[in-house]
Amino acid sequence: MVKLDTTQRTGFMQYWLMKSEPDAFSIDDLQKVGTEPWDGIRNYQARNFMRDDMKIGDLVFFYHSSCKIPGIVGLMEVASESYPDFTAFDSNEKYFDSRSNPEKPTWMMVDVKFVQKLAVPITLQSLKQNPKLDGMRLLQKGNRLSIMPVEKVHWDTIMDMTNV
DNA sequence: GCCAACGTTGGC
DNA sequence: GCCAACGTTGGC
Repeated sequence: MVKLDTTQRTGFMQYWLMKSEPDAFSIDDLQKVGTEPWDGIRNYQARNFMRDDMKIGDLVFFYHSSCKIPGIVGLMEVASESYPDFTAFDSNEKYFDSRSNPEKPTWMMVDVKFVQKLAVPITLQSLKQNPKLDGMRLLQKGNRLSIMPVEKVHWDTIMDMTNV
């Protein structure tokens, strides 16, 4: 695999991590479709990150959670401004929320675009074992946020771990 | 399947 | 506004 040099990107950008259960939506699913709305977020903190802070071009770690080997499995980028999560409006949808409506949407989302699948996933276990990642939000006890910012120093450390 | 940790709800 | 009860997340 050719290592992606994310330091070559220009302009101000932020780094993120987004979790998904691979049974529901995996890095392979994203690779197939290319771009996908990140729907179903029903947590205010996570929504606020998408609504207020994400910018097109921001880079994102794709993290597989609640599975056999949790960890970072790929890279993607933010591909849209935030817009209403329409799955909240449909009573047939799993993440229907009667409080949200098109006139006054409660829940927002962004589109994400596939960038790269890692040849070897970076497991949660290996993240925990890297002392340079002490203090990373993902690794903090009790953290359940499914969308969170990643500090540049942590991003760079993890990108270095993708060297095979 | 278990359970710790957290966010949300709703009675008061 | 407090806080107990409940539901969910997510590692193990």
